[in-house]
Amino acid sequence: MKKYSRQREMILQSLRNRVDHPTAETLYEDIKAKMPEIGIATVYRNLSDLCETGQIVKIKSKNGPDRFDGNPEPHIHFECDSCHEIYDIYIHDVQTKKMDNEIQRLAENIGAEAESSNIWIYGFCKKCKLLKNINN
Amino acid sequence: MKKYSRQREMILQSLRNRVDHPTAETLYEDIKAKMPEIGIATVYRNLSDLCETGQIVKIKSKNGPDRFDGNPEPHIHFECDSCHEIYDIYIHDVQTKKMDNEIQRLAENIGAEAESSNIWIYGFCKKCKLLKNINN
DNA sequence: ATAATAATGATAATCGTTATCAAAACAAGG
DNA sequence: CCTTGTTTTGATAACGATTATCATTATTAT
Repeated sequence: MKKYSRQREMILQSLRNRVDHPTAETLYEDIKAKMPEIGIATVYRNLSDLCETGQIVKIKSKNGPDRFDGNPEPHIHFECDSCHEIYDIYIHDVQTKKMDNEIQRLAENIGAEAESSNIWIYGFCKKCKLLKNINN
Repeated sequence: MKKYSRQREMILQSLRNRVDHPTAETLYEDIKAKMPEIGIATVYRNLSDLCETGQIVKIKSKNGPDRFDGNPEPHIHFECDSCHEIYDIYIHDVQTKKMDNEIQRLAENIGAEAESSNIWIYGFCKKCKLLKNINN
């Protein structure tokens, strides 16, 4: 039976209080400021647990260590090809429903049943797009 | 200047001759049958090179080691939540164009410029869907 | 408070991948 | 088809990220 732990709560809150998508290591360094006795294994262990219960989401970046997202609501991730920053893109309920139908139809192409989906967009973020235009 | 190598050619062909999405290790074991002297480092090195030149694609599965796809043409990946097999879903040019427009519009929501995208669908594949229905 | 059990933190172990480097393979010119 | 310069190879060490181990500590139910 699952027990409460100060550490798990702290990890969840720390992740929820951020808008970015930190690695386990970043989160660990962050939390150590308030809870110096915490161990890196505890961070990894709880991040896994929180993923399994659907409270957070693990995201696999193109390269480098895994990142974590404190927002389990479905949304789209954008990764900048230049600075590698990850941004969230939110879509309206109507658009989400339309998208889900499309996804379901695609899965049916191979006789499968879609349960969830994951969309990544790559390109140049606002900042890097501007920089690119200035330098050319 | 890039030089030809028997090994790189073999790796590319071995990957292209498969319909699945093997790991570097699987591909290595496979190739060793025909080319016993090949080393695992050569496989990793050439898979990276082939990705950089766009001849193949590296795909990051939800868990486990990276997988490789010998088909660089844009298509959608489906991963079964039950057996974890990965399937390809191909879409028509018309649909692709429509999708690209949608992707571009989404990127614009955060002032970004989309260059490429990557769609994953999760759920139950044809086989596992049938099994599930039989057992219930 | 007690007892049962789950979670922790330190750290060893593992896994996937990359770096190193001497030897072998390739490409171009004579 | 030798020679020379350059790239690639294969063996293996090194690395970074993550997971396993396990004695100790925290949490929960009674």
